Amino acid sequence: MTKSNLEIKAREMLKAEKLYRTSGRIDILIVLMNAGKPLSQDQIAGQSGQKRFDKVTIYRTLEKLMEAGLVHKAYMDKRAWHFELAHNCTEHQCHPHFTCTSCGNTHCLMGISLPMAKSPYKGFVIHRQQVRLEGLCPACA
Amino acid sequence: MTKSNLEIKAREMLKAEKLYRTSGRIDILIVLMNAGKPLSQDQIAGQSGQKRFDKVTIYRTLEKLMEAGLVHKAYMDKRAWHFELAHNCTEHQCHPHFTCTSCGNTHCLMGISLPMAKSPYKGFVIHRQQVRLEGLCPACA
DNA sequence: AAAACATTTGCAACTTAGTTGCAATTTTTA
DNA sequence: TAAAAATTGCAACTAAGTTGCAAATGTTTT
Repeated sequence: MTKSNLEIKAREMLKAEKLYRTSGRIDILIVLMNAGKPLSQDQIAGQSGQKRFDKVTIYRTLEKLMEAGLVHKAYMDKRAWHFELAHNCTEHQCHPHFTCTSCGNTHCLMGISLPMAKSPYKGFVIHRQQVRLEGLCPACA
Repeated sequence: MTKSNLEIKAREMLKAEKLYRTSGRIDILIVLMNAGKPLSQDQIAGQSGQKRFDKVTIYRTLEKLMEAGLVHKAYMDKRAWHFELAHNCTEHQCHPHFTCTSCGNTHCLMGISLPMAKSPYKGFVIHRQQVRLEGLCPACA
C-alpha cells in the first residue's frame, strides 16, 4: 500500500511541526507528494481522495503548511497560485522550475543549484533565491 | 522637460516594433520608465497622466508590449501580476527581483547575473532564466 | 488633406481566484 | 471522556483578469 506509507509520512511531517493531524492536511500532503510538481488549489481539490474539501479549507491548509515551512509557493506564468512541498529545497534555495514555452507545462528540475546571488548594493541581505527557467521540454524540443 | 524626452523614447520603442503609437501605449511606457520597478495594472492606472485608461485597455496594451518583447511579467508574491520594461534584460536573463520579507517591497537589482542553469536532464533546452530573491532590504535590515 | 482601411479603446457584463465571518465539527489535552 | 483548542464548511463577498462589440483613433492611400 503506497498510500499508507505516504500517510505515515504526512503524519510525521505534521507532528514534527506540532500541527493538528487532520484528514484535510494529510490528504493534501499526500496529493502534493504524489504530484511532485506545483499544483493549484483547483488541481489539489480534483486529486484529493473521496472526501472533497472546500476551497477555503484548501487555501487555509496551504497557508498553515507554508507557515510551517512544509510547502512553498512556486512562481509561474499562470493565473492561479501553485504550491509544492518544500522538501527538496535547501535553506537558501529551492530547485528551479522549468516552464515549456511551447506546451506550457512546468517541471521541477531537481539537482541544479546556482551559486547564491550577491547583492552589488549595500544593505540588501539575501536569504533565499528561486529560479524560474523557460525553454523547450523534451516533448516539444 | 523630462516628460517629452521619455515620450520620444516611448515613440521610438513603438516604432521599432511597428506598433501603433497610441496615447495609451505611450503613457504606459512612460509610467513604466519612471517607475523602474514592476507595477500592477492598478498601479499603472493610478500613475498615468490626466487621461485615465480603462483596465481592459491597460491589460491589452501590456499584452501587446509583451508580445513585442518590450515588457516582461515579473513573478512576485502578490496576488496581481506585475509588469516592467524589459530593457535591462539580456536575451537569456532578466535582472533579479528582490522582495523584502519584512516590508514586502520589491526592488530590481541591476548588475547581478547568475551563470545560466544547465539542465541535468536530457532534452530540456533552456532559453531564459529569471531569479527571485528574498531577504531584508536596507530599510528593514 | 480627405477617404478608406486597420487597429485600438471603452463599456458593460462576466468568469475565476482568493478572502472573511461564523457556526458546526474534529482533534488534542487533561 | 469532557473540556479546551483548532480546523472545517458554508454563504456571501472582493479583487483580478477576460470577452464581445460599437465607437474612436491611428495609418495609409489617393
